[in-house]
Amino acid sequence: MNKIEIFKALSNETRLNIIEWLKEPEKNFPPQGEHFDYSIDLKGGVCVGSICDKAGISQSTISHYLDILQKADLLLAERHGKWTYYRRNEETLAEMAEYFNREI
Amino acid sequence: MNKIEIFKALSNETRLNIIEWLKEPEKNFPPQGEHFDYSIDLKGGVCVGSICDKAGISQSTISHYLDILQKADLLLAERHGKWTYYRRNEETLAEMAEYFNREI
DNA sequence: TTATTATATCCATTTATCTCGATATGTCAA
DNA sequence: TTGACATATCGAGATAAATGGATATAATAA
Repeated sequence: MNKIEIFKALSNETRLNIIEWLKEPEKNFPPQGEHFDYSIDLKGGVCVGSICDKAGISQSTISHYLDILQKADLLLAERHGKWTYYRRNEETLAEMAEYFNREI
Repeated sequence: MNKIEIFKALSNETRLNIIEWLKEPEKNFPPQGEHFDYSIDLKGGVCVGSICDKAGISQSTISHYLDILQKADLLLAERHGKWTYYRRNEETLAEMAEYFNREI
């Protein structure tokens, strides 16, 4: 767990929003994966387009932000067809909360 | 509590170290305030010079870092004579831990 | 195969951060 | 009042981050 990288990733309003939004994806985003006729467990993941719409920021910037969050291990990505679904990496987030409680 | 400003302030190895070091000042720094013949409660505060020595970074940079941490409400400063003593602002740190536990 | 859609990557410009040496300011001691 | 010391501020060059448009890649649909 790279704390500096994590703090940097969270040092941006939009990126922090993304993390918070993804805590309750069904509340903050439209239903996902309705294109598929077969059933897939998206595990709460949300596609890039939905995040762009919500954030109101260009697609290239959002894609870059998601990459930053993923590299910091704050998000997990899973591709299904044309879509990439991003969801929170609860493991790192829990470690981070614990670090805050313990060391900070 | 400005979360973005706080995350930015913590996004630097040395600044994060300072926050951690100041959790146990007597363990991480030499005794403070021995110059004074009268008694002052420094509340665990440490002077800039001691922090410079510990961090091995230039005085101007440390002073700037302390300013960044203070502006983010992570540190409190108190001047006594020639010296400025910095200590943690436990209130903000506790709020931040709570935010992490609740929202993140 | 081709057209279309979703996402990722590239490139460039602007803005912010890092870090230092030099200097200013504030405080005390002689 | 001067000198010495602790800290703060200034100015600058180097590096990194922010952001978007254009384009590439990947996957599907026609």
